[in-house]
Amino acid sequence: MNKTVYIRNIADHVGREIRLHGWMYNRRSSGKICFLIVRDGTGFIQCVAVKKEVGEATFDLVESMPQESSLTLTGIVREDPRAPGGYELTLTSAELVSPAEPYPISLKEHGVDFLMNWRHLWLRTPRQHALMQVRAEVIRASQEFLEKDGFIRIDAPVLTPAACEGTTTLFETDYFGDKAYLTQSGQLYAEAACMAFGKVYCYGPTFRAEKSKTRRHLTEFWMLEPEMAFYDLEASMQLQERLVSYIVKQVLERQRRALDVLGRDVEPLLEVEPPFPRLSYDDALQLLKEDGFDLPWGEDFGAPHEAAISDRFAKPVFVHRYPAQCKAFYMKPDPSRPEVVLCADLLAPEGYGEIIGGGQRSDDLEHLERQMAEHQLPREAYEWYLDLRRFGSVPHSGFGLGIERIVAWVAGIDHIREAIPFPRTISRIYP
RNA sequence: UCCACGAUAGCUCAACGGUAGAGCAUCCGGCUGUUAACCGGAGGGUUGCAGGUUCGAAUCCUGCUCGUGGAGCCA
Repeated sequence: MNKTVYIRNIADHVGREIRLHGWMYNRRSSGKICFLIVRDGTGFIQCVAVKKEVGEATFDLVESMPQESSLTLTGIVREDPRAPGGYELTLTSAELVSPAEPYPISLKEHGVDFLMNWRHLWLRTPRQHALMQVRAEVIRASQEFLEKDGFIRIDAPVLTPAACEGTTTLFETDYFGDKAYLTQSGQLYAEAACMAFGKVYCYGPTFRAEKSKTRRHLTEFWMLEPEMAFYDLEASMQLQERLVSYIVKQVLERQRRALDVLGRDVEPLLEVEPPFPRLSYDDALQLLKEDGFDLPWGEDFGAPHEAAISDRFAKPVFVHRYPAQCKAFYMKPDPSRPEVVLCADLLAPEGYGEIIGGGQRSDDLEHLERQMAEHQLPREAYEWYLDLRRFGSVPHSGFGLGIERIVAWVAGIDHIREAIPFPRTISRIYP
């Protein structure tokens, strides 16, 4: 009796006749023998049709079927070093589920814009398939780590009455006659939740209406935002290095094949384990001076500066205690040096830049009120946030981890738009 | 928003002032172990849009549109 099998498990069925459902990815034909590369979502396998064995009708069918036609195949699994992947299916029969129209994506080179127009089909190719596996693993591993560490997932709303950070641009939408905005960050809500649950995280899409045109920016991206009551900056950084190391380790362990498909050199990833180097803003400034960047104290770092800093280290590196003027209103000033705040960015190695931004939050009502006045934030929209300081305020910290950025780094790709299934950028909202 | 670059066949590109081409894809034919298979043949173009210079413009100039890379902003 035939059994329907997934390609992922094909090695368990050597010598047996099995059934396979999938799509035809590619074909090489030679008159009386025809090789199909078939994919089923779990992998790719070469199938061999020999004319005199499958019969003329079946042979003609597989030989003329357009690329990406869907089909059901039966055949005998064989181990064969000539087959890509090491296993192949010698066909005994083939049935067309649905023929494809002429397929727009050939196996040759294409430009990114063309491929993005066909993103819904591009996702079927091995490279994009591998990337999405890495993405799924990053998400799975990060949530797994936090759950094991006693965190509870408490999600933040996507529709919000006001800016989280005030400075950046918001997508505005109509809310029954009022204005509402797509969230820029779930942090403020995670702060409320951590006062209820201790250690929480939210995970969801965030939106920035900035006209960024770089390989590190999307207008819609996914962010993991843990928030911890009674954590100071150092405790938060320790959590971050454990989290990032765990994510990298799990991808290496469970998605090694995907990394191979992507051609990722795994050597640099093997070094990622706690502790990560820590550099104060002041130290970083000094280090930049040695590299020929003469920045005045108080100036924020730009992309070239971050690259110069991370180039000095094999592991991700924390840069902490920035001048208060560079950072958001909710950052807590360092009690021993009020001109800097207790924040930290985590810069990925190999030039990938910032993957985490975070810090200790201001827990002092008066300080926050002054900050909000200075940043000219609408007080009414934030009353609930100030309440968190009125009803049992505690020291607490949190951070935001950019999913696409860490995926791009771990996968070793050069643009984050490929790290999300359907990217949204300044020039793209289709498909 | 600023800077740089680009737009020619379905795709990737060539032609750089003088008849618009190749590879792949598509269609037809051949081939019993292919590996982005290969071999032969066919169809396929208002050279992004508008104007200008010139005997002649894909090619030079101006404007526009769209895209790509980078900056700023940040995850």
